[in-house]
Amino acid sequence: MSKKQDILDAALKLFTENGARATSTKSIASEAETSEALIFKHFGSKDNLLEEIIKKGYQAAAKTTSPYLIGQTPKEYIAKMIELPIILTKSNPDFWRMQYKIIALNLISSRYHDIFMRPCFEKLTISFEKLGYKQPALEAELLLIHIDGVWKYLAAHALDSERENALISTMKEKYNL
Amino acid sequence: MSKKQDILDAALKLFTENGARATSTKSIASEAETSEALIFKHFGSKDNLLEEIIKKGYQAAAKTTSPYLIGQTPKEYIAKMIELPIILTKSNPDFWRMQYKIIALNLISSRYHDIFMRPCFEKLTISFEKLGYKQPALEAELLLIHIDGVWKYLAAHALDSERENALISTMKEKYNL
DNA sequence: GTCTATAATTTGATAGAC
DNA sequence: GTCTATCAAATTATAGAC
Repeated sequence: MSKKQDILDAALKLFTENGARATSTKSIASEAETSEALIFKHFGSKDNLLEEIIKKGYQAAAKTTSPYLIGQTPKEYIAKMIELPIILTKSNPDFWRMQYKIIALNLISSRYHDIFMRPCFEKLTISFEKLGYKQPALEAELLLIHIDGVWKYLAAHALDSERENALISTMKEKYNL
Repeated sequence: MSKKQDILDAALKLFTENGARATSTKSIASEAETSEALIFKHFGSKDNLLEEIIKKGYQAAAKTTSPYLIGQTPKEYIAKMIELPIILTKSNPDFWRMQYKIIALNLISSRYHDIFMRPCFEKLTISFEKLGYKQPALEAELLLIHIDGVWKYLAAHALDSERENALISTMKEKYNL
C-alpha cells in the first residue's frame, strides 16, 4: 500500500499549502507520482481523501491526549488543557498545520474538531466550579477560545520549544497553576 | 455606481460562504444580478475584487479603532486592546466574518491583517513593561494570540452583546483591569 | 493495484456591440 | 457602464486495459 500512503502524504502537503478546494487531484497525483485515477480508486472522491486524512489525524490525537487528560484534579486538568496545543502540534505538526489552514472554511475539518473538543467544555466548567470560580461556564468558554487561538498559532508559526513553553507557563500563571 | 457596489456586496457574501477560491465569478455575477464581464471591467480580476473588499474593510477598521487606541495609559491601552474584538466585529460583522473564513489560506487577507495589527505588539510590550510585568514581550505575544482567537470567535459565532461583554470582562480581570 | 485516455463541466477572462 | 457571446484551460471523475 505504498502508493496509497504516497497519495495521503501528497494530499496532506498540498491541502496545507493551498487548501482543499484549491488543490486539484491532478496536482496530488503529480506530487505522489501516481496516476490521477488511482486517487479515485482508493478514496472515491477528493472529499473522501480529505476525510480519511482528518479521521486518522483525530484518531492519533485522541490516542496522544487521552492518557494526559484522565483522572486529574481540577487544577491539573486545567493545566493539561493549557498544555494541549503543545501536545497536539508537537506530536503531529503537519496535520495540525493543515487543520489550521482549512478549518474555518471546511465542514469536514470543523466537524471532526468540534467532536474532538466537545467533552472539554463540560470538564473545564466542572473544574472551574470546583475551584470556586464565580462563572465557571464563562471561564471554560474563554479558556477554550484561548486554547483554540494557541494551537492555531503554534501550528502556523512553528516556534522553538523554549518560546512555546514560556508562553504556556505565562498562561498558567494567569490561572495560578 | 450601483452595479459596482452590488458586485462588492455579492462577492463579500459569497467569499464568506465558500472562500475566495471556491467562489466563481459567475456566481458573483448571478448574485449581483449583473454580467460576469462587468466584474472584470470594474476590478480587473477576482483577486483584485477581493483586495478591494479587504482594503475598504481595513480602512474602515483603522477609522473605527484609531480614536480608541491613542493617548491611553498602559492599563487603558491593554483594556482597549482586549475590547478590540468587540469594537471590530460590531462595527463591520460581515467583513470580519469573511476575514475569519479566509485569512488562514489567503495571502491578501493575511497580509492586510498583519499590517493592521503590527503596531500593537510594540505598544503592548511597552505597556506591560511600564506596569512592571517581568516578560513584557512574552505577555504582549500571548495577549495578541488571545485577541486573535477572540475576534475570530466573535466573528464566527455572533453572540449576543451580554455574553460578549461578559467574556471581555472576565478577560480583563486576568490582567487586573 | 495501477495505468492511459477521455468525458462532461466549470473556470477566469476577453472581444466587441450598444 | 453594461451586455451577449465566446474561448482556452483546468477540474472531478469514469471506462477499460494490463
